[in-house]
Amino acid sequence: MPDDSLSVGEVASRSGFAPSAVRYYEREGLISAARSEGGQRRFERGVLRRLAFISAARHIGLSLDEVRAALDQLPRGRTPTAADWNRISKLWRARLDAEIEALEALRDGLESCIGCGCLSLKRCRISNPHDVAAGAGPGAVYLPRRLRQPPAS
Amino acid sequence: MPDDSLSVGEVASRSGFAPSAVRYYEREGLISAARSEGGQRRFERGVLRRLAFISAARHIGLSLDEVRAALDQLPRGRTPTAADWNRISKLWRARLDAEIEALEALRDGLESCIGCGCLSLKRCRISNPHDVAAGAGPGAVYLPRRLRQPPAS
DNA sequence: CTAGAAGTTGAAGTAAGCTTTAAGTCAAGT
DNA sequence: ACTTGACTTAAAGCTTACTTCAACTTCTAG
Repeated sequence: MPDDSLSVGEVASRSGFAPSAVRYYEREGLISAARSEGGQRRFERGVLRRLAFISAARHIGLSLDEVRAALDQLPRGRTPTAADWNRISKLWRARLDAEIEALEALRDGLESCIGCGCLSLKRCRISNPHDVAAGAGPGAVYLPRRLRQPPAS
Repeated sequence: MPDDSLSVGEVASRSGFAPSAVRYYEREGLISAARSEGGQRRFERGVLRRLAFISAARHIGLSLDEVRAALDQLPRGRTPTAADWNRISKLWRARLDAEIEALEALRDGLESCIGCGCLSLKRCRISNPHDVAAGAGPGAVYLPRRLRQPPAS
């Protein structure tokens, strides 16, 4: 009698996350689940929307801690509406803008580096981005590893 | 009698890397060092340029494996010229462009998501970027964790 | 010569975000 | 009832890029 609750496997295949990830998110308190008599997880359908949000946030680059904080902004008690979700995800736009700006600054700095042939420890804005950060940039321009594009060089 | 060779501490403070990082890079084969009679590292000055390159590449987001591959493109035997360094770092521009494009696609997708109030697992381009990737994007739009900006939400 | 700063090593620790493994339990179809 | 697939747990493992530790040695200034 599969009522309206979902097993971890169903949630996994519908959300696109691996079952182990779904369990991990539950352990981490990002989602919650009831239990069957036998102790197996029973998820409400709402968890799928929550997972969609998590997926989106991860794609945008939020850490799980940040995702947790964002989810905590949701209304306690009532089921979140589309407006609730949107209010939260709107904040991401500024973040993306900042990231794009940082990358563009880096690219432009690279152009000038290539032009001047430096790569000097003291002068190069790329190898030495403290100067950039100290200048007019939006915080430190230090980008972490990105998706494995086929190594360009 | 400090000839023209540098100790690990000197290299560290001049390059901006921690001494432990410099040793790590040597272990990983990104840089090399001669040894004193007593077994201490003696770096040539050229290592500073190499470290500047490594620093720049890391700032742009290359993994150490990619940096190693890039360094392997340098001429064997002779000391690399500014042109050598520039030839290699020019390739980074395409990478940065691709990353910027991916972020912009993500931002625009987010706009439409906010507009339509979806965040649906099936329809949302953000929570489900496979569709984007399958469409016209430059590879998977799946961005890793970024520099800790103060959590926007 | 000697103190003390700086260097050496291998091994273990850190962080995030999961995955894998092992050993065992539950659920469902026949 | 039985078989099979899905599920359970805690604990360990993975990856990257380093840092930290402990115990010891070397270098250099005075």
